[in-house]
Amino acid sequence: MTQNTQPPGTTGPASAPADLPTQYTPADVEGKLYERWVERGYFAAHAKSDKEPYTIVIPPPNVTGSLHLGHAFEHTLIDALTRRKRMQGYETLWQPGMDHAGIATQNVVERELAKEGKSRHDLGREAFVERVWRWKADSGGQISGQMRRLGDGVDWSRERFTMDEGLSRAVRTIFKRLHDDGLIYRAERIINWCPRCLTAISDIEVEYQEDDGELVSIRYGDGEDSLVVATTRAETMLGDTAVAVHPDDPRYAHLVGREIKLPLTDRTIPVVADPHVDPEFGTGAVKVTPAHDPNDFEIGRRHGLPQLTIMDEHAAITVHGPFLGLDRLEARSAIVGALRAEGRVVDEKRPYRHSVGHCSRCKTTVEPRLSMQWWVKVDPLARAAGDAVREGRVTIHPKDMASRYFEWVDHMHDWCISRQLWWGHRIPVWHGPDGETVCVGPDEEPPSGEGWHQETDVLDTWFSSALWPFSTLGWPEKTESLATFYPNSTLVTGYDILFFWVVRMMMFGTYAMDGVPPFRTVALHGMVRDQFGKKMSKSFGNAVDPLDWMDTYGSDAVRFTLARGANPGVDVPIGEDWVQASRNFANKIWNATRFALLNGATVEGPLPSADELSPADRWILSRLGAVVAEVDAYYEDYQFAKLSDALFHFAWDEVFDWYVELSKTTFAAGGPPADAARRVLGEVLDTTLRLLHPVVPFVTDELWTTLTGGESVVVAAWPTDPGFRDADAEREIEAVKQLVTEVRRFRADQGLQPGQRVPASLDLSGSGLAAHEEAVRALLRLTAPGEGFSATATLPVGGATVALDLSGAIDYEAERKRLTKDLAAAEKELAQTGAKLGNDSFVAKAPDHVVAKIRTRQETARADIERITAQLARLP
RNA sequence: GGGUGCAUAGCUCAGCGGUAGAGCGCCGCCCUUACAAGGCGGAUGUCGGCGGUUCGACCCCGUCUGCACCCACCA
Repeated sequence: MTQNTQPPGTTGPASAPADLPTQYTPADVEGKLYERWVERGYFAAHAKSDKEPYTIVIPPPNVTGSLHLGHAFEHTLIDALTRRKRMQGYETLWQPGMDHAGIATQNVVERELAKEGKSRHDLGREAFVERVWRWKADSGGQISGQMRRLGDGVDWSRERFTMDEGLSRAVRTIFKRLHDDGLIYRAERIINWCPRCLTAISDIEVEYQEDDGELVSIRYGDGEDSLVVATTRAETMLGDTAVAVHPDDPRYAHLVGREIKLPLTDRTIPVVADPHVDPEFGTGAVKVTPAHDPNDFEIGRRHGLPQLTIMDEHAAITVHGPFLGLDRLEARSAIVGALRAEGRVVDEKRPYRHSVGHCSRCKTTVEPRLSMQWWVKVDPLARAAGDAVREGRVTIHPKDMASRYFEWVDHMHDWCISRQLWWGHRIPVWHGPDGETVCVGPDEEPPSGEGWHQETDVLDTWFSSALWPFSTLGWPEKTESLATFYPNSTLVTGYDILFFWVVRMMMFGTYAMDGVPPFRTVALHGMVRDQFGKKMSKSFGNAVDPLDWMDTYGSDAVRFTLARGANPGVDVPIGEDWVQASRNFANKIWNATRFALLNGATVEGPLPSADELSPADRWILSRLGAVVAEVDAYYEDYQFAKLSDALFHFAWDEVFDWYVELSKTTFAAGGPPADAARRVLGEVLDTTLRLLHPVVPFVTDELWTTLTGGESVVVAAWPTDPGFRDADAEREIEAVKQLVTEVRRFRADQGLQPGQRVPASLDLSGSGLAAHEEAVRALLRLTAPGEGFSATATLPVGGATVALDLSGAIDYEAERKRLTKDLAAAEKELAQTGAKLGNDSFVAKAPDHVVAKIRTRQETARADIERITAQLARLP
């Protein structure tokens, strides 16, 4: 299922090596490349293709405002996944679009209006909505601009908006179906009301927060017929229609069934017995306000109590009298004052911390309010959504997030979907003159005539988002796109909207699409945080505009940093220093490729056969294959941090630091080995660039086209592991690395400058590294032992001996210290291993390879001690 | 009140039943002709506390402490 590699260009590398400057400047290539990708149609997804489809939909950003680092993060992950699949030969759709974001957007535009001193009511519904559309045109453009900068490989021809005609039709269609199936109903209940947004909001749009409140104790009734209730919301007492006590509470048994006087009013209210009351809490007596508290509402229902609404939509008191028109907070203190004046405040203002709900959009304290709203009956939908995961038809990554999913899906309350807003999908129900309602399907004519009007409420914004995986593909029409790209392959989104969005997509997708859930896999990512792990927020001042960093360091650097921090489901800290490090990495790749080009690295022709390859060639090819396999495995497990890190270290530590350095000697010598190395270097870079491309798309494309002459790495084949491994070569090069590192350490300890040439004789015969003498000399800056050479230091390393003429440069004191330290370490090692091996139960029970390993260590320690002792003895 | 997760190098985080790792930061030397956005070398941890299992625990179990987050109609 993979495409062929781009045929190598007939004209060779597109530009001469000398064309590459010594520093990578992202701005020079990013914009140019993105436009090229789009023009060439690389990101277009074709429904008629016979390739296997791979689909990811964008979690649609709100049209309000601009993308933040969290979006950049999410997009990086999605883009990496889709770019890889595209390279693997899948028909890949990365579906773009935006969400109308009901309340959020309406609020933003209302704020704009407020600056002009107007409210939406000054404009009227139609003009206001018109205004939002105009505003959306600007804001949406900004978001697509940011996505282009990020390099998002989306199919722009398929861009959708949740209020598009097509998607609105999808909304009306499913509404009608749910309605006719009895899964949408209208009911009067206590809902969460935002007195600032002037709309109902759903349970999950309420953010609970511990607030410092005050608990006031008030005496209700008089004399014998009195009791004390405690409340944090004294103002609601005007709406009390009962006092409740526990049925088994002896303190109040005599009062149950009696009427007592409600202070500040001329009403009396009954005392009722209800098991909901906790006799241990407060006084054991609760005031009951059915119209303003969800618990009280339930108590009221059980006892047939009247529901007395005492506040309007702004949460101001509507009861005639001294408190009329007061805001709920003003009313609270006014009423406590009045009660105090009557001597009814028994124990006042005990500080009390309790959790209070706030509107997630504007942070206003939510007011529970009795009102008529539209609801989705969630039971059957949620069960199906849960089963899809339980039965393994949908997999959640990381897997421990699944428990959160079930927790939610298995305990879901009916979903309040109506909003008293203007911006959104208007509910397709018409009210008749006699209070009758008709749900109107998308192809039906609404009833006309005297007294008929459409419902004024709009739908919760998540109602349309829940359809996103299929509405964007043309549903309810039976489009080819729908047939090809549904279900989506993967959903990539933050764990924070698991309930808002994922669950609802699961419910509606499974319902609308004949039981087929909307995606196969859900990959949940964490939230972006600052470099100290703190949540990013505008008010805290640590929020970062991704564009700033992209301007300074390039999009690749931002993307690589984000990918490198992406451990599944875990929050991602990101700091500017880290972006800098990624920028350095991009630059390093740039320069390594530049080196390769300057030295004639090539991708043309087949790889030389194994016997034509040097050990270094075989080593790096062996490692390359292993890395391809490793990266693939990490991708399958959404381990972006791991795969990025693996590539980073392979490229830098192995290819750049060692293979490139070793190849310098080979190139200098020339001949067939140099030709082989040129081909291998080309191969390694070609593959590495392709492996890196999904995460770091720009610099890799620029370099890959230059190196290979291919059309674009975007449409190049994803590397496959050729399965070439050479353990001998890996061991051999490891030995070279060890030798070089040890001698380098010695040199550094002697205070020799890194570049200082030192005459030396090498005896590599015992180490099997004789073939590497030239390379070792080059890496260690050793010159041939000339006239008057006299070894002043001799280092046995492995089976090799390096004799150096340091004449004068050596610091014997430092050397003595170093050797003494090494000796102590070796002696400690010997003691430790001796203790282990002397432990019979250890030797008996530990696996053989472990025992063998420790034996080896013991022998090494003995040899070290002998060697070091000898060296110490030789020192003057 | 339930639930989940986390405590590892100065910071942010990987890791794993067999003598601790990365990036950044830090120290020293170096503009060694791909790269100073670089090279080479180096230092650094009672792996949160206490118990237990095991030949062996950073890893498993229990417990304590601290910190996050999610859910919940306690006035």
